[in-house]
Amino acid sequence: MEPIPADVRIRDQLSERGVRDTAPRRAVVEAAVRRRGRFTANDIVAELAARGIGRATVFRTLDLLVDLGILARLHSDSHHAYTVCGAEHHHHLVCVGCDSVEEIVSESAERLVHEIALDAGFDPQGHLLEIVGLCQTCQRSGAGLSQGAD
Amino acid sequence: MEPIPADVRIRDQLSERGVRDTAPRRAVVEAAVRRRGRFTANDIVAELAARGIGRATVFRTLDLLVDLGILARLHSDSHHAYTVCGAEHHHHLVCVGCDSVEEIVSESAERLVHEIALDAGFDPQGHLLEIVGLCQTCQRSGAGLSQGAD
DNA sequence: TTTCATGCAAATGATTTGCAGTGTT
DNA sequence: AACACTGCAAATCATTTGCATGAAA
Repeated sequence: MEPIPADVRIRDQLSERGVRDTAPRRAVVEAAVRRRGRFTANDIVAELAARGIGRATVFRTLDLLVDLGILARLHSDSHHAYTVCGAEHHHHLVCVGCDSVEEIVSESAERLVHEIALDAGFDPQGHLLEIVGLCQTCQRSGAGLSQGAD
Repeated sequence: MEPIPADVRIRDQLSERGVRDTAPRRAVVEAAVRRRGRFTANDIVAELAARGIGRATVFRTLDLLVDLGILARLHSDSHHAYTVCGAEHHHHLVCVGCDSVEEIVSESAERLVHEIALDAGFDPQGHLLEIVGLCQTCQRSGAGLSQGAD
């Protein structure tokens, strides 16, 4: 159902929004897509600096992608990280072993969040759920802590 | 069930852990407890600078309190904020109108998180749930956006 | 051509660290 | 007295901004 490569799909989304198609932006998108799990702005900066792409451009593009819902910012760690997202609202399972991030869509989570909020008289506008732990692979390999990403 | 003032309770927790009881630390704890909702390290730094307490001490103490589980770090904003915690694992309702933070303990949330994780073959070690929206008071006063904290 | 995006470098803001002096135990 | 804790100022680290140049529409 998704034979379209992620970076092409994203380029479409960008042009739909009237965002200019430039080489540096394409580079950032490709670098982001290439990384399977979480990554930091700095990871991308470091990678693209060699190709003459500046810090500011990376940060600006990352912000743009988050605004467009193409990337999500992850918060559970001390510093920001990003991950590529699908279209629906969803949550993240972040593996502490290999830094991979799995997206999950859970209708019951949405329902529960609303229920909890309403119980407290709260008008819920948004929410954030991140689960950190070990993915199946890392459980098997007995990775207690992060060692090598990817 | 809780006639003991929070700052005294915290002082006990500190001494149990063999942490020295010093005036600056007490000042940080008191300042943190006095603030009902979320606050940033800088808020405390600014408040205590007048009394000659240094940035570094504030940051070090805040870290310490987080380590001891006395404060929680909130992540959903771009920068870190803190809030005083009870003992149990819980989640936060963060009001975008007045910056207040309400703690909620939800057994069903815990269950659901585990269920979601296990479904995905994940071994869940921790999780983060923050709901942002409008608290009851701000709903009434029609505060669409933040204006005055406290 | 007009406008938007880029790279650079400097500015900002938050947090951390080194160190010598100070207070707690 | 020993050693942890503190304040200060400088160091770091991440992110942002101003601005002149370059590329996309």
